[in-house]
Amino acid sequence: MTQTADRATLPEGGKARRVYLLLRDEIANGLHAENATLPGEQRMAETFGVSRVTVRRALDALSQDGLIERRAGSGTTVRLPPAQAQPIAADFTTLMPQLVEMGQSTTARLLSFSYGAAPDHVRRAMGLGQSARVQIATRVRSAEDRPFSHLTTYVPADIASNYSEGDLATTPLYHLLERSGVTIDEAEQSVSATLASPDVAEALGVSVGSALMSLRRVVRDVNGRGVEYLAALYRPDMFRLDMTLSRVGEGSARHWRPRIGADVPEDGG
Amino acid sequence: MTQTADRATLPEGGKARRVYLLLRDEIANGLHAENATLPGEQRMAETFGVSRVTVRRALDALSQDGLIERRAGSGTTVRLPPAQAQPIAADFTTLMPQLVEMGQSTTARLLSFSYGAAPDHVRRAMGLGQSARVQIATRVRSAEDRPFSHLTTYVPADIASNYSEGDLATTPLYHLLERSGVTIDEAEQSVSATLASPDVAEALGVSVGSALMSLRRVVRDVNGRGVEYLAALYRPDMFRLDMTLSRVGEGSARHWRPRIGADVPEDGG
DNA sequence: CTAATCTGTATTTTTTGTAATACAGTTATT
DNA sequence: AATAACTGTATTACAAAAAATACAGATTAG
Repeated sequence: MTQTADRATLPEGGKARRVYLLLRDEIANGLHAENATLPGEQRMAETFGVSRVTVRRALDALSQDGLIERRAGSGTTVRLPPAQAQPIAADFTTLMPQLVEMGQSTTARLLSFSYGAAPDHVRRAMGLGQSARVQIATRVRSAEDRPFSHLTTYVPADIASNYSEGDLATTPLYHLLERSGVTIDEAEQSVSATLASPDVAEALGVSVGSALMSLRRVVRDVNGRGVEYLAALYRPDMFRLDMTLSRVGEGSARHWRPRIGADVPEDGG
Repeated sequence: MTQTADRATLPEGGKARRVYLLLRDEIANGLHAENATLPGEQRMAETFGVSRVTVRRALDALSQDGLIERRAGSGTTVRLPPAQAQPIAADFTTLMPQLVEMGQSTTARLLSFSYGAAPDHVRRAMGLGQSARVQIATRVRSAEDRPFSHLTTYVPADIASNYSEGDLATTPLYHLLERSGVTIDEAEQSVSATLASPDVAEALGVSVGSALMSLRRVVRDVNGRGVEYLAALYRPDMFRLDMTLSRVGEGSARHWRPRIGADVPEDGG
């Protein structure tokens, strides 16, 4: 999960590609230390449940990516690429991506924009009525022209009508909402993981079937009304949710408390 | 992502299975509302880049799982299974899974246990010396006999020697550490996503190549010394990280602050 | 030196996926 | 009621991918 794009030339949905993705993931996650020798091709073929030829094709691709080095007789060793791009870190406690630290800036591209009925699960989560109309916007956010997140937001139509399509590209959504007279009170969010479907995969420049981090967030106003529903997908190699906790209290009351991050500009991505 | 195990009888690494996993994921994530009709088989074949026969095989499996209902002429509709098990929710701010609420209890099974040299990235993260020896334990945690997390912990050998292998099964690790004279000060954690490798997939009862949530945590004592490194993998259909934030402050200083969860017993899983 | 283990290469066989075609059920339109 | 345009169903012949097998060259451990 290190390369900007999947430059391997393996058949899109084939087994070799699947093995390639798994191995690349393992290497990126530090499961195989640098300069460590991987298990032999025969061994790998058994663990992955494929033939040696298939493993071999995957290794060919990894080798081409510069992630491994193979020497006949001695084996295959892991070689981390010289310039591994650091993933963008977002502070889970403040919803703020730490972009300034790395001198990075992000741009958003609008994929689709429409008004319509809210999907069932969105309605339920936001506490909207059966026939509630919402603005649905899908954007892809990139850092240095490398896309890292796929965002779909649902905003009740009456609120969304207070800002323009152009505002979305320039101003953080929370500012737009608060400018629209909404008093934001709280947000519930939950993180999980999912597979990249064809459309998302294309938008994010990853292989279909690769792992993505998913985040759902419901933002409510002081009346408990849902004012925004966010369904976000992130490339795990380019984005991370971080959090620091402190151990406080004494004796049996000792427990964890989140440490609030430093102040950095807000951002919706 | 609803079934306990992948009961589909599709060739393990085949394309049909890949499509099956993707569609199941989409349905589980609410991307297709209940009773919504899916795109036609021909259409799906195009979006997934496979033949219609392959899509058909995937749909056969979904149908067998009871996730969809097909009617010639009208199309294929989504049917959520009657008893969808609620995922376990863990509070990210307190590191406490909310198990009590749902009357659930977890059990841990030890997969491997050893002492040895720490892998490179673990050493770096914990700030240990080149030749530091650590205790490495891999456990699978289950709720009601359904495995949901795969945990690997690294603890410096001198600390780990203060408790027994049996203690690990019964007592939360933080209590063991603090009983060993360690004063825990802070923890850094980060969340991401990854693919299920064959060994993890087997332990968690999922398909190889399905999406997993991954969590890395480094726990430090008051001297900044790493006392625990946790690499955890979670089934996204059975586990979720939740967090509630409050919007506080006035004007331009308005920002988010995490809301601390209710008090529930601690747990390492 | 020898044996074991590794990657590299080539060939054949088997499995899997694809494409094409015809058919049948449903729905909306004419 | 007929029809057109969708849907899923089924079977076929064909192409592509993967598996199985065998063996050659490189390297390391004993």
